[in-house]
Amino acid sequence: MIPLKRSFFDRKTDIVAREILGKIIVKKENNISLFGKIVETEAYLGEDDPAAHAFAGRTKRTEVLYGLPGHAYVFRLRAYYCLNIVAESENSPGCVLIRALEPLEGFDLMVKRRGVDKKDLVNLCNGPGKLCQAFNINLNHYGCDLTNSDSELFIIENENERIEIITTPRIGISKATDWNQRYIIKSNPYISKYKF
DNA sequence: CTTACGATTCCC
DNA sequence: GGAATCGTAAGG
Repeated sequence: MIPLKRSFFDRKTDIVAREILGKIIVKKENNISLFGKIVETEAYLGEDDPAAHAFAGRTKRTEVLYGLPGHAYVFRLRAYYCLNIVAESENSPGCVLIRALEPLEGFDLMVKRRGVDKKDLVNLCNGPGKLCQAFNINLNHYGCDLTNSDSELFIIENENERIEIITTPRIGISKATDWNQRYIIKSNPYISKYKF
């Protein structure tokens, strides 16, 4: 399992948000690992993006956004957590929100943590808060290096898969609602919800 | 210290 | 439609 290189994330945020679709998130647990394919993302473009946390500038919470790309930016939202990946070079605080995963391995643990029916696989990771609950991602993973296979959390390549990508406005925000910075894999049943 | 506020989810 | 829920940031 070779993780994606840091150079993959050292590009424009919207490019990273698009290119990371189809890649696989790995979460190492005590005895097993959880796997999930990234099927939906959103790009938050930095200090000039009214909807981005970095719009308010550098704070303790957004500090990691200003560091090297390829690290995890996790934040608390209401009763849940959200996972982002830092993009662009140092001092350029763009990030990609992971909004949905297609569960690949570790179903039992995900079902248990989410408290859903055993057959309801669609509802395990089809939302930014849901996937963090299923994968048990929290503030302990703030700053985690996702390009290092020794990390508890990292991202690997997914060979030879042809995917079609759709862009839509971002979801659940009140500013810059007309920016098409949401990226989803067309016809994938594990995305959160359509909104055009 | 106090207050306001969410890149959400679930239930009515 | 409305509530749960808690870390963060800003202001006194």
